[in-house]
Amino acid sequence: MNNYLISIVGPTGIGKTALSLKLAAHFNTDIISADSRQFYKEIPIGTAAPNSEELEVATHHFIHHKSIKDAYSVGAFEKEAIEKLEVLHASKNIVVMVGGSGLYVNAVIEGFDEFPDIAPEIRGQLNLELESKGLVFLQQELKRLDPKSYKTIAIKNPHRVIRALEICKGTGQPYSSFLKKHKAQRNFKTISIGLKADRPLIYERINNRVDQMIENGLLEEAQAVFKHRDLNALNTVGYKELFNYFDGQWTLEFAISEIKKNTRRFAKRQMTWFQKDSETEWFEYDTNVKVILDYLSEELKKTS
RNA sequence: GGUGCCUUAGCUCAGUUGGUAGAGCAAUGGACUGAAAAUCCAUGUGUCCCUGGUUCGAUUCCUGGAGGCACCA
Repeated sequence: MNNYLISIVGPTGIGKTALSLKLAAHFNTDIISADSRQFYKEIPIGTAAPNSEELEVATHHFIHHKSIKDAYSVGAFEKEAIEKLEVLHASKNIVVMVGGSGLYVNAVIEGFDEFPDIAPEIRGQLNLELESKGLVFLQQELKRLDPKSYKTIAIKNPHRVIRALEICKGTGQPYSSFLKKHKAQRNFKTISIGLKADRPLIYERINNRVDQMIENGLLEEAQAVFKHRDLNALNTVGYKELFNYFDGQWTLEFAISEIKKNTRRFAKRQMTWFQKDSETEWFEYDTNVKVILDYLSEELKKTS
C-alpha cells in the first residue's frame, strides 16, 4: 500500500486552513502544519492559526507545539515532521499537510542536505562582526574559506553569507561541500494542490483579516509578548509593527496599515515561491471541494 | 475682492540658466538548503493643471483661466 501526503499551498489568507479541514475530515486523517509561525503557542491570533473549533475537526501536528523562547529551525522541523509522518502513515495512508512557509513545505517533501549542528555562538559572533566590520568583511571571509559559495550564494544577503560562514567555521569545511542537491528518499508520495485568486481579491481578504485580528485581540496578544520582542519568533508581521506602536514611534493607525502592507508583500513572496513548483495543481480559492476531491481521487488512482 | 506663493510618477516633493524630467515612499517582478511571516536582488513615460502667445523648440518665459494655501480687506 502506498502512502500519500496531500500538500496544500498558497498565499496567506486564501483559505488553506478551511480546505485542509475539509480534506482531513473527508479522508479521516490528521493535519501536519508547515507554517513557521503557527508553531508558537504565544501568538495564535496574529499568525491566523486554526482556532479551538477548527483544531477539533482533525488532529493537528506542529501547531502551538513550541514556545517563542525555544530555538527552532527548519532542519529540526524536517526531522520531526518526517518522524511524525512515519507514525501516522502506519495507520493512515493519507495525511494532509498545510502551510504557507515554502521552505518548510520543501523540507518535508524534498528534504535538505545534511548539515552538522553548529554552536549558536558562532552565528552570534558573525552577527557582531557584521555590525562592527560590515558585510564586505564577511564576504571576504567567505571568499577565503569557500570560494565556491562566494560565487554562487546571494552575496549581498547577510543571512546567506552568515549561514555559509557558520558552516565553514563550525565544521572546518566549506559550506558548498555539504550541498549534494539530491532529493531525499521519502516513504510517501506527495500530491500538491495550490489555492489561487486574483491579486486585488487576495489583498482585500488580507486587509479584512488584519482588521479582524485587531478585533480579536491582537493588541493584547502582542502586548503580552512585547518584552520578548528581540526573539526571532517575534520578527513576525503583526507583532513587529505593533511593537513600534507600543514604543510610541508609530500611531496605531499607521502600525495597522503597515501590518496590512507587510502581509500583502508576504503573500506576494509566497506566490513567487509556490509558482515555481510545476507539480502543483492550482485551484481557484472558491472551488467547490468536490472538484478538488475528484482531482485527488484521480491522482490517488493514478499513482497506486 | 486684493496681494503673494503653489499645481511635476499612486503619494510627498526635487529639477530643467528653454532641448519633453528624478529622488524617497508606494507598487511590480524575482531569488531562496537549519533566521524563511526572515533576508536579499531588480524595475522609474509621467497629458510636468488648462489655454493662448513668444521661440526652430515651452514642463520651464509671458497673457488669460481653474484649483489649493497664506496674508490683507
